[in-house]
Amino acid sequence: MPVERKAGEGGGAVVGFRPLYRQVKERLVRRIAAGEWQAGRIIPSEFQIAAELSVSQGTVRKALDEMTAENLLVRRQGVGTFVASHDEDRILFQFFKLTRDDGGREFPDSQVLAVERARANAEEAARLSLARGSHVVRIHRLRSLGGAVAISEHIAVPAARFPDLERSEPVPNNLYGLYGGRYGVTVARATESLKAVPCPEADAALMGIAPGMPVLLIDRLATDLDGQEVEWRVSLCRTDRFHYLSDLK
Amino acid sequence: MPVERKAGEGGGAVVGFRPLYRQVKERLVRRIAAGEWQAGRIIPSEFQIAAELSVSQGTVRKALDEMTAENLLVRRQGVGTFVASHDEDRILFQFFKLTRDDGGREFPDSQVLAVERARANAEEAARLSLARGSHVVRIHRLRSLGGAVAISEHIAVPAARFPDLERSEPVPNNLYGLYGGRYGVTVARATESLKAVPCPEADAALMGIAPGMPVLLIDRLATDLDGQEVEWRVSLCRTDRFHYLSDLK
DNA sequence: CGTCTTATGTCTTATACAAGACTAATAAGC
DNA sequence: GCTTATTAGTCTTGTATAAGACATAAGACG
Repeated sequence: MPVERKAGEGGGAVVGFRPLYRQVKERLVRRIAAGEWQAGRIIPSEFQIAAELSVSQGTVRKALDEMTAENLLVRRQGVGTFVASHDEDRILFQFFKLTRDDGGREFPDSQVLAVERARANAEEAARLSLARGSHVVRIHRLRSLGGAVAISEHIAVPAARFPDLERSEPVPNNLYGLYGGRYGVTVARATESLKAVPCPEADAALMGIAPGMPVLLIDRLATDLDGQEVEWRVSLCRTDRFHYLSDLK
Repeated sequence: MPVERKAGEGGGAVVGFRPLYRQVKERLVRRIAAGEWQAGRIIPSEFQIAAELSVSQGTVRKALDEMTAENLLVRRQGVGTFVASHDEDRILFQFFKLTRDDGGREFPDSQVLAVERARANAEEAARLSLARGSHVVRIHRLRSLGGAVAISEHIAVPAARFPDLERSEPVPNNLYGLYGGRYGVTVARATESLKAVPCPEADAALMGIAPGMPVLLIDRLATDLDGQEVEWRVSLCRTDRFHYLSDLK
């Protein structure tokens, strides 16, 4: 592997230097981002990658270690290393924090109310870093937990990255799985901002609660491997029988 | 180091086996938990620990790697490895998730309203795993962000682990720093459960908002290195100008 | 159909060397 | 003689590599 070397020892600042294993990691991440290695598929063995890049297996392993820690890869001893896929179990653990008060964790059901393609409004364009006049696909759906409607959710994604998403019938329950499987878009991170607000009338009617009742507003911005914004999602959640679980460690 | 060996190869399940570096890690964690290594202090070098336990430096390093990833240690190349202390910066990053809407992150001021020692009620005893009749110390305080009161907070800790806490004057702003520095209790993890609720009259008056206004209720249970419950904290937060930030990755 | 062998992964441990940081001795300048 | 800058030494963590142990699955074989 063509290694980035440090600047001459004479005194130059070594600004561009990164350890070898990070250079390896970056190249491997790029392969996933480019779709060369697809979600759920196995990747070459540590020795194969090491030989290809002319580094030792231990160096590759350290790169894979970090990627595994970031939930990008899944390893199975004796079998191989796989690109993590957004299956329901992973979503439930990593991205879905609303839980029944009795503690049972489950993947919510979805009932899609509307799907449309339209020009992004100012707020959508700002949050998704879109140019003026770009299109988005909007999805509005209700989500149920343990049989009861718990969430009213508005989603916006850039239409350019998800062609014909508005015509996909039916819209699957697990959206991130669709993003990865059909469009090769990997949701790597998300930032959620939470507030307590009075429930608007429209959503209250849909969720079967009194208007003005306090609900949890979750504003989520999801980004892909390159840090590009991929999805903006605003969820209104009942918290009379549910709660948002956050582990600090 | 007396290594745990695997069961005979004849076919027994290798239930008790753990890798060497995890055995090392566990021993080192125990030293911190026992107060042998105190918060903020430097620990012996990797080679010293390796020699003492009769393992290689790389094995010690792997144990320290994991402990660093868990925010238990802080490393400084060329200097040494230190036991992480609960200074304000770390708290802000790890345990304090409420942020001003304009994005500025800061450590909140505190105004203590009441401190008392009393027998634990049923709920406190349950949450803190205390025996019937045990005592707790209760603290009620207001916390301000950017000059405005943002949080009304009720805290309960086992009196047995924090003797004379109710007589400590004044109660410091950074409680976890006090737990570690004066009582040798390290808060390692915390679980927060969030709900949107109408603000009770008493707290509304204290925070200067209308009663019944939606506020964020944060129910936090903090545990030490051994998983023992250390503190139960219920915070009511205004979210009209603040929000709870949660990074999913 | 069950058991053993073998091939091929990842996992663990060990070792060597590089890079950063502090200390103290040393030399230059006033 | 005192101060200050430099430099060598040494101790620390960081990086890279190699070799053997362990886990798994598939095929050979009875």
